[in-house]
Amino acid sequence: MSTCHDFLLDMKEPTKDKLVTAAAQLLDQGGIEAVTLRGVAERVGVSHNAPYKHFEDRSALLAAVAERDFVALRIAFEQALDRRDGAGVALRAALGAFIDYGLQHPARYRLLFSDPSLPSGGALKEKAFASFTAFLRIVEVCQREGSLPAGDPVPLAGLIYATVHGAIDLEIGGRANNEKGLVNVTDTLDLLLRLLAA
Amino acid sequence: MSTCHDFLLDMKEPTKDKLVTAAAQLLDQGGIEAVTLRGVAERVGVSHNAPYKHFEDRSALLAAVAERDFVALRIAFEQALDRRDGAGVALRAALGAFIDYGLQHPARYRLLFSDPSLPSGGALKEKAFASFTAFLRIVEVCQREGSLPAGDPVPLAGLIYATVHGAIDLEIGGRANNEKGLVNVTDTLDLLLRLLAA
DNA sequence: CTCCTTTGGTTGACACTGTCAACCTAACCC
DNA sequence: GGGTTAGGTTGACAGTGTCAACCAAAGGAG
Repeated sequence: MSTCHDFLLDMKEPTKDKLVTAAAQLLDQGGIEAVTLRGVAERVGVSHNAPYKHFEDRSALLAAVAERDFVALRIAFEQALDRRDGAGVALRAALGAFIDYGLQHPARYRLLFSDPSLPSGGALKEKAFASFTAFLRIVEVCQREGSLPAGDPVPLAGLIYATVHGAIDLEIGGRANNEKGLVNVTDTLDLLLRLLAA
Repeated sequence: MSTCHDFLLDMKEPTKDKLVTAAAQLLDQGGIEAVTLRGVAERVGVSHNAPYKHFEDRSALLAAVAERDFVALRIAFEQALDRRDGAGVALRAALGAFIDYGLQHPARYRLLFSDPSLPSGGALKEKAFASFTAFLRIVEVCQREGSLPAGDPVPLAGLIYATVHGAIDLEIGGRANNEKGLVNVTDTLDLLLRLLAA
């Protein structure tokens, strides 16, 4: 994670980056509906139309936020693997970071994975691809290490990724609950990994 | 029953229901951004403020759409189980219906599961709860039948539900892809069920 | 040095949106 | 009959994304 002050914006940062940062802050504090182009501009201290000098429209600004976070996600995955305490540990660390990010920044998380206004192609897709690929590599190393079953790594990585994403999304929205409370992300992941270890 | 056997009156749907239907149609054809209160009103043929006589605000109208679909989802789950070709078949039928619904109506699907503007409690939560409970019952019958491993059914149902939801959501958004294309919902589900059968 | 294009900013306007307030009208109950 | 109410209307308002026009400073080309 880069240095990210809560309300102070670095004076030397270019306006374009400040806009992205301000949008991310508004997203965190008020959800996607709170991210208004005029609000972002005001927070940065420029006129209401300045963002159009850097982004084609509102979607493009949001896409820039998502791109930044996808890059951060990829780096988190790569760093988890680089620590090399064993791939099994790396896998759990990577997924833990993923879950923490989702639960602590639900609006940003949903921007990345579930926002229909974002383009499904282009630079954003590339960065989403790179992030998933970094995760795929962890799975491959786990397979070589024997902590995950052998076979085509792609559907296996897809299964783990989909499960964790689905569990995070359900927990954020509170959409899968029973009498005893919410379906829990951590429990769900533990169950899956136990199945895969057997 | 309020109005008795007047099928002429039954033919004309009340405005409230027409508003919900119109909103669902706009959602299907133009996504969540196309669902404007004024557009819905115009489609139904009433003035731009008529919806406020039936719904507190835009969110409440969208919530009504989501509630209707959650009920339909629960009924689909219950019907899958009622057919009694064996619980294993019922499970696959239920999940197949779930997947078809998600892929054929992505905007509505995301309204149910991933829309931050909807209230996370109230009548909508109840209906989401009922839908998940209906799915849980299928899992329980599968366990009794031996087509799913024994144990607490709740985390097991949560795992399957989260996986399928996550895979649908990733496929809708195109957010988990590799060189060889998208991560596929059906493949992901098959892999999980194979793991659970072993 | 001058010119002139680019870059990043400004103000003002516009249509569209959700929402509020006020008004109307027909149906229903006492 | 008269009052209440459900359901509909029109009109207004603030906020939003976006477009057009203007403006200033930087910087390379001649």
